Amino acid sequence: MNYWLMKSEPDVFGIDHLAGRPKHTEQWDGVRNYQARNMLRDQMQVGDQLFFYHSNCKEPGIVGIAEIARAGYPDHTAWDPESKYYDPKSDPAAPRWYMVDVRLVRKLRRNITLEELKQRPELADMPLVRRGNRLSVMPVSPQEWEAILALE
DNA sequence: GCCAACGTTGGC
DNA sequence: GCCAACGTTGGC
Repeated sequence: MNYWLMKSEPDVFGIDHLAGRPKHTEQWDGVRNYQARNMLRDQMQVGDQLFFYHSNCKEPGIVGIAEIARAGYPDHTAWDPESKYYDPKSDPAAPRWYMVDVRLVRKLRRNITLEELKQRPELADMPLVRRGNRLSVMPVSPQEWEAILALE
């Protein structure tokens, strides 16, 4: 089993949106970055755990735990001209973008803020806390996972 | 709202 | 294949 961190903007799709979905499950669509795509497509497996992170908001941080409910499959929003994620260069015969389904496991008791995460020496290697890193999906090591959970 | 950092695009 | 221009991300 793998561990991940996935970013989402709470104004667009936050932890409470996920909690309100049927079966607490939603498609994680709209990823349009190749490095992140490769992880969605090739590495994520059903049952993998992930931290749900709120980005681009007043208090960025980890707010919940979710799991992969369906492994990578083509992101059909790339072929929908009405979608804001439409990518005319994505060919249905050779899908360029992928998504997974994510199911909420639980909300954390509190927001573990980016500021706190930055202060932990054992988390210094996470792309999340490194300046300028914009990956919206990233792997988390078992050690990092435990260290973060211990902060809750 | 600002802007640094970074990824992508496209002319050459 | 280089690299400048441009668009996006995301913390602050």
